Amino acid sequence: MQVNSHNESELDLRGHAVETEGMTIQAPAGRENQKQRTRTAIIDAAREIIQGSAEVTMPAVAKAALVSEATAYRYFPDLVSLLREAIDGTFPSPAEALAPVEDSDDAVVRIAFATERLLRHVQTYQGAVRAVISGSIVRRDSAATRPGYRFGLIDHALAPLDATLGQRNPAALRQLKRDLAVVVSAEALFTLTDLCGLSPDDAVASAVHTARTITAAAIAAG
Amino acid sequence: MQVNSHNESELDLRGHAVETEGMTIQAPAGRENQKQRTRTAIIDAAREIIQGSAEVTMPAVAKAALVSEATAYRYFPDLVSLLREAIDGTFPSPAEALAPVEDSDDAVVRIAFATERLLRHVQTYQGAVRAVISGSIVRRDSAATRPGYRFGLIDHALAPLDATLGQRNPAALRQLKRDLAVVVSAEALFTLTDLCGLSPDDAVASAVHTARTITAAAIAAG
DNA sequence: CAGCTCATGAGAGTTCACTCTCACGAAGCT
DNA sequence: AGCTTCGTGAGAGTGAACTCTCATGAGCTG
Repeated sequence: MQVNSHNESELDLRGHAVETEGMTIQAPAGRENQKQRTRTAIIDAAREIIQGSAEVTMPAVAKAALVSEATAYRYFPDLVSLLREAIDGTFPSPAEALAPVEDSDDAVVRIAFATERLLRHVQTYQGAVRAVISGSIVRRDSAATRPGYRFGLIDHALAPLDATLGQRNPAALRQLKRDLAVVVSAEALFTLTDLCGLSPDDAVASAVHTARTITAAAIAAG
Repeated sequence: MQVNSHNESELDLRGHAVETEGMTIQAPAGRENQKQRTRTAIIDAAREIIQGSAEVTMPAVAKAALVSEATAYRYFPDLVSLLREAIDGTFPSPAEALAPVEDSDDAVVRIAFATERLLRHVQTYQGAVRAVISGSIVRRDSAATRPGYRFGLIDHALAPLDATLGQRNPAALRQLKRDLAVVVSAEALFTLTDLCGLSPDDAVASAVHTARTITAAAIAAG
């Protein structure tokens, strides 16, 4: 995957006039296309660097994207926002991610799969995820809300419970989701590898075990 | 507990010769005392700033401690190390922290108490803890191992299980401790407040619930 | 074609985390 | 008392995260 987004030729940056309802309306012209391409180039460059396990800095991304640092900051308020978007683009949707277990109604099986999936993905993009967490954890003032990809996954994995536990005891289901938000997370992975000294595989296995336990307990108690 | 350690007067900085086994041996002299005092002053200043909820920077700490920034870096390799020590000093020992439940043999009760205790403490020193996590999560190369105060607490809280679950199924006990390491943590607190949008009280309550669930499940299964 | 708009680049400036060097001066030694 | 040791301060330097300003030039408009 190249750094510059050359899937469109240079010609595309010129605007085209479009006839609509008898009025001549300017289609998103060169300026818009240009902005789109610049933005894409920056994100692509960031993603490139992320995968290369090198340290991600704004100067490095800007240089790789062939834009000035000032321009990069025009499109993203800070490094964390940029990384967040770059990472987000690599995640499949919850439905896609959980496709292999879509036939199962067993919430425990589904959540185990979701946990493994998320943590392995985090592991792959470790450097960038660490940078995002590092930045988000100190400055929660500006709308630097973390993406919260985990929530979509958890909701989707627990969908079978909506009709059962969710009906009988909605508060319990909500609590279960909160419980899982702590475990099905990058923070959990890093806690297990960095502090507990586990190998990545062992860390994932441990988190999966925890997620299963919590879910099973909630179902049993619910 | 006071911030500055003025329990020793200025006079103590002069060294004293001590008679030992007929030989005149230099006691830790002025140089050593001086170093001790400098180190203490830096940590005290850091603790002062930590409690003031202001942002903790090395220049600020150095200024407050009345030393140059260079000196601060001579005593602590980086800001994170300094903050870690400053925070550590505010934690009671696990035995002290869990004194109110020392008579209980119920691991669930004990772990619930420990969780609440830790998370409330973290909440108090939020700024510093966030800074430490932020720093540790990106650079785990240098001996920047996190203090791991949680492990002592968890071990102590689960002590009653050593004779029961620990005998029957040591692997299960080890797994339980790993499970809890993820939940009884500053990271869990910040996940619940920052991402789930819970109030500090609700976040603590949620984590306590999770810890209880996990522990109870391990005991029941063990 | 002339003119205005606006994305971009260049570069200076600020703050902080560090690092390194040099010189001062007090503490300790003989 | 004189010499040495060494804790410390001062200050320069690097690199990164941002912020701001100004000039350029390409693109659209009349």
